[in-house]
Amino acid sequence: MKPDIAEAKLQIYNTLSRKKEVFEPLLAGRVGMYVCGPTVYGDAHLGHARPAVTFDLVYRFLTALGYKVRYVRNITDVGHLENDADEGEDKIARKARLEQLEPMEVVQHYTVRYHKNMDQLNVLRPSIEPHASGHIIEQIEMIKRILEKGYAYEVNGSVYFDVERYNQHYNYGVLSGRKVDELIANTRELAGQSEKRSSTDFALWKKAEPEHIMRWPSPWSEGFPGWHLECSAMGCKYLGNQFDIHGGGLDLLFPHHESEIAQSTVANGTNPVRYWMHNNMVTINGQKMGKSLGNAMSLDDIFTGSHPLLAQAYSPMTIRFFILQAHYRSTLDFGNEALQAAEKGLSRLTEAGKTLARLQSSQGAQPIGIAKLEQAAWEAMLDDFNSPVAIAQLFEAVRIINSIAEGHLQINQEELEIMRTFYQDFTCNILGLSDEGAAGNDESTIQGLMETILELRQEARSRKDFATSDKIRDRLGLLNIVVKDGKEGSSWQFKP
RNA sequence: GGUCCCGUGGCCGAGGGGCUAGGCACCGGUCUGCAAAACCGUCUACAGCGGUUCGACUCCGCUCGGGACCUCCA
Repeated sequence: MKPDIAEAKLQIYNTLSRKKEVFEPLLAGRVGMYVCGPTVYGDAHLGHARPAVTFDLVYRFLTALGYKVRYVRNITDVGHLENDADEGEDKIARKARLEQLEPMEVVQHYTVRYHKNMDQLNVLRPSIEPHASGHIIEQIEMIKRILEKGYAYEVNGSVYFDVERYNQHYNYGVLSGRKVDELIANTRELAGQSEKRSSTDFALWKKAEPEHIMRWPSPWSEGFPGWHLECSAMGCKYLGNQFDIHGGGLDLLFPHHESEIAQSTVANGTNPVRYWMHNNMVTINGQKMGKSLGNAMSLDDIFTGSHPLLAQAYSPMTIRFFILQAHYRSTLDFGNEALQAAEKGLSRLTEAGKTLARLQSSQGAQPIGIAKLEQAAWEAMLDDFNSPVAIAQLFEAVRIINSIAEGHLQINQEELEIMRTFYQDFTCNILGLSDEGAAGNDESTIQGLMETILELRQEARSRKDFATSDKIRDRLGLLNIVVKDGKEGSSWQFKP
């Protein structure tokens, strides 16, 4: 049974405390959640899929529990600096220059493609998807407040956050566990003459060099905001000075999130976030993904199988299922064997759903214990979103469903209803797994065609004309349709 | 070099001081005209070495191996 949100003890691993904590929203029944979104200057890859799916799961589960969630995920379209802050080039500006486009053309192009990929993965759109470039004013206002409070300084039209001063009054390192002294000691002095007073300081505003094409006016110079600022400004604007959950990849922990905390704390006078959540990284065949390693693959590469490391194409739902089969705080390794296993497992799960739909209950059947499975699945999700354990419960249900369909087991009406609710809640609503078997086709037409074909084949079989029945099956096989003969007649599915 | 994380069976991946994770593969069986699917069953694990404990894969230490961030790339 679905837990009541007033009673449910949702445990979230909070990076701030490095342990699981009981989740208590600031406002009863409501959750404000901010997640760092993509920098749109290239196609989405696995490194984008993991946080998107992870926080989609969080979003869906909070919603399933009954929370009203305002989910904000930004689009970074100002670009991070390509090199170090001194001679850096904006990633988007660089791409625009190379492709001879207006920067916003680059942004638009990749935003559209990102949305397409996310839709394919069945990742729900956030409640608000703000663009950094649309919030320059808010960012400038925030810088002003930080300057007023004396935690930033201006040099030659650029503004830097004074980490050492901040650290005297607060703790720069609460989140990442770093110590400012050690950071300074461990940082090589940059070759060029830095405008920064300390290597740990970071830019709030950068004056644009003449060749820099992305620029906005500000009190200090024509330039652009520093790369940590947008999240602070937009999080505050849409979720308030303090909100419940901030998510992102583990790679953003430092310096990005650490600096967000520092900026917001000074500007708004309060610690901005109650629960920090970080998803772990993905590897490919045990190796980190990176352009320099030659194993970077876009989601489209994966969906079409057009990467040399891939043995075949993997559907978006396979990728989603694969991601959900691991806990979000573990590293996840993409390999062909593992992906093929996920593909088959997902197919089994999906097929069982169809079987469940036509299952009949038997009067007076002994209890099987479906409620216990459902309970275990909810508890797994309440325990820091443990989707792999929830999925394990679903597979238990799959085994039971198939046994009933085989006639090895009987189920009473009450348990059948629990089973249907359980399956629907978890597979569709919480895990967000959609049946993509017939995606893009006119399903009812295909259903009709298939019924006819299978009927003809059945007739051939009844007169022992196996040459014909096999021919039909083989031809369908060429169309990636698998025919399965059972006691109750034949069924079919698209080859996974 | 600094800080932190991890090392589970053929592959992926949960778990946690004594109690079946799960998926995929493999093997045997049931069913089937054949096949697929499904069901049943078998098998196999906690990197190594010490320590704590009645008992450790689970806690502690060391060693080996891998990874993350502090550079880049995303």
